[in-house]
Amino acid sequence: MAQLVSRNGKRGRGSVAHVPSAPMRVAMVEFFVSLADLAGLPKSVGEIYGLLFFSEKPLAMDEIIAQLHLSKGSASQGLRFLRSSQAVRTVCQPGDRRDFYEPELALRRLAAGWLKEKIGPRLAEGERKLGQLEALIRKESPGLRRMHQHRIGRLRSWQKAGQRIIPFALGLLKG
Amino acid sequence: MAQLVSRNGKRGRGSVAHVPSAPMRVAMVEFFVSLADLAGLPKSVGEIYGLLFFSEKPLAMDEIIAQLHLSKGSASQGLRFLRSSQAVRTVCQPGDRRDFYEPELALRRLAAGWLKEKIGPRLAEGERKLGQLEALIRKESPGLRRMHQHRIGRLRSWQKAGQRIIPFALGLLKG
DNA sequence: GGAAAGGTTCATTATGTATTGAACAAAGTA
DNA sequence: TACTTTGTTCAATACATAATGAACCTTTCC
Repeated sequence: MAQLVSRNGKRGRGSVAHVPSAPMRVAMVEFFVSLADLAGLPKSVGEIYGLLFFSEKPLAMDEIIAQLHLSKGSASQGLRFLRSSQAVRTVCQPGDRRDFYEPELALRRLAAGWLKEKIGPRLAEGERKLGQLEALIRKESPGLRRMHQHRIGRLRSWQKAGQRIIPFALGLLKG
Repeated sequence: MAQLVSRNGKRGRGSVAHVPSAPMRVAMVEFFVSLADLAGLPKSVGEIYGLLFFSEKPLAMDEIIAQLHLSKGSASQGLRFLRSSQAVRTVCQPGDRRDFYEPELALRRLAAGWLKEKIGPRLAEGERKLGQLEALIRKESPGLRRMHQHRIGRLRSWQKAGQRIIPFALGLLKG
């Protein structure tokens, strides 16, 4: 427990020099929470990433838990997700058993992962379903078939548009 | 009630010539359900739009309810939403009090509405929050401030990238 | 070995959102 | 006017997903 005190600089003279002010922390966490929400990710994931993004130095899980008031389970799972998405990196610190986390600042890679994991499968699924529809159409009466072909054509052009957006978006983030 | 029979051609010789086959209906509804899910809209909205998209002729609410097995409430609210997004149009039919619905096929307009309503506000909100963060940063110690400025710079470039995607996406759908 | 810290798992609980259906309003119809 | 059809509203319910926290490994340290 003496260790607990020396391990991280949080104690002593009540100094918290390297910790952003409370309103700052709130604002930055909020920012990423709304981003997470947009991306369809759990709030806790946004909170954790937000906290790390503005933290001067890597944080350990127990520090994250303390600052965000979340449960061990949420923190563990949230970090697992962020790790698997390569949104955070694990770093070691000499003389400390804990894992410390650092945000991946090159958000491009992060976005690429998100697009690939979340959007890519959707597009593939859409493709598959369009194929299904086209197969079914062939068995229809000529009148119906004509109309359905036309409408499916519309969907096809959408599908293509969607597919072109991905590389474009990635290009934007490169600059 | 004699009216009920003559009103729509569903009765008589068990003919259902203008109604797509059941597997077709399933496939098309599924397609739009997954699209709705992607867009963060309720499943029922996707179902309704999907049904209309492949229907040869406009459908009334009670027909939609019958084919999709959903409640009056869901149908009413779903149609209200689709109307407000201009994803469907209301059409009248002589000698029938009911409102009939037709899909808006120019999906571009639909997407434009979605981007404007769902994505636009997010970007605006992000802008606001970034401003907030920048204001808070100025009160920080020089060391922290430098780092935060750098990181916020990253977010700014993201924000810009996001804003540029909208017109690009709309352009794609135009062609 | 025993104790404690660090971390994960997962059944339970909480929370937010969609759906339901009954009550209600409006507008014909007889 | 009484009755039916059409459609909306909204409180109650169902459902899906996230958060919780206790039980449980694993590793380190004495």
